[in-house]
Amino acid sequence: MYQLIKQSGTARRAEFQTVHGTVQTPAFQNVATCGAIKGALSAFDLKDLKCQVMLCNTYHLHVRPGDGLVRDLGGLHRFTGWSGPILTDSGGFQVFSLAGLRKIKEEGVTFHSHVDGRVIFMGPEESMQIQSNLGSTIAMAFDECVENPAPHAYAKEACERTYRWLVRCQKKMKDLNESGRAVNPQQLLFGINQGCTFADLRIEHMKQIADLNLDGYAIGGLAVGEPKEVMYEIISAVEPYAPKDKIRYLMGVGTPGNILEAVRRGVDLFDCVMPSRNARHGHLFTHDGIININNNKYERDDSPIDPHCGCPTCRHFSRAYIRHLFKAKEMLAMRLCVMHNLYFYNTLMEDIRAALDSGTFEAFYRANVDKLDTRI
RNA sequence: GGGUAGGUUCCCGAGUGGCCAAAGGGAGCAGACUGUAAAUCUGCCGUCAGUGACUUCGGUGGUUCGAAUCCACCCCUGCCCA
Repeated sequence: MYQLIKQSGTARRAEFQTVHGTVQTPAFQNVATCGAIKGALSAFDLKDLKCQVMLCNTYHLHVRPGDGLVRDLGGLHRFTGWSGPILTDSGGFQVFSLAGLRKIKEEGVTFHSHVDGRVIFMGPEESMQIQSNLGSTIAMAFDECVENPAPHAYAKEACERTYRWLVRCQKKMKDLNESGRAVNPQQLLFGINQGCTFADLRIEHMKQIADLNLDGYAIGGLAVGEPKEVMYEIISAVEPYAPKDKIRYLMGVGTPGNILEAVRRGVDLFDCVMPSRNARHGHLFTHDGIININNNKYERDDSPIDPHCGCPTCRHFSRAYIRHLFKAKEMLAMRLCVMHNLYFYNTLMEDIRAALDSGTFEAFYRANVDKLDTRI
């Protein structure tokens, strides 16, 4: 259940209540595709990083270890040790990212597993069944993410198919929740808006799915090749048609600057692999901009990654030490950096919420929007 | 002392007359990364100058139109025998 607390223009400060706890929004979900944050972080670590929601992937967990196994072992919460809200992405994005290994039809998509090559069929019903077995707090609809730029005709076709799939997802999820066998019978379902960079398709699609009275509304298919200005325009175009009383989730986005822009345009929820993946490569976010800790200039730098950061890494270790750990290929390097970047993202959201609470969001926006994504 | 295998650009290591500034690693330097096929990928990596020029393959001489590659001697290292 979504409860609006305060608004600043289209930006929203709210709470989202689930069976696994309340999420303060705007919020950033921490990505644990295979049930763990890459970089050797456990659910236990997430508590120290101000994480509110963990995100796992339907396709990846279906392939390995298998959703039946997770169900038999009590569901994802018990399996991973994370007791807070978990959102499972539907596997729709893998339709996009595993291009070349798949074939799309009306019933669903045939994949070749990236692990062992075996043929996997996944459609709306299969995705819902898997997510039900995983027992996540929130299930995502099975959609088709189309690469930008795409021809209008194909975008329309994919968009219409995604709508038909969504209707099937909703029916299947209702059946599963009422079956008496679900790991989490109160599992929520979010729909996903598509339509590439075509405002007409986006708006039409959002109007359609808004009528389905889903638990939340996602905007998918952005930040997949189009300029960021185009992404912002699409968010602004579609926002008026997204239900006001439901949470809105911009999938897979993005940089700190992207997030700030999207919050300002009315988005409540985010997720992105960027903080964790980039951290593993030494690319770190700070309040002054972005640094690459591998750079020679940090060889003798005794200061923390970010002097304004309170994360465990910044409280205890220097840039010089962390650079050394990377050069020495110690896995601690990745772990410390992933911790820092996730803490940075999670506290950025906390700062955004505080600014909204105190009515100073516009000032916060202006002071940070350019600085955050700049390399220093 | 005798025999034998070698000494290649920061390191390891290919190359055995021209296609060699010299394969391939590593190190180093820089870049990319947006619902994670990513502990990944890309670029640079002798020196200058934008096609090219110049200095390199233990040392010194030599053979040759041309040598990291062939010859002579010398220096150094590993292994074996005394």
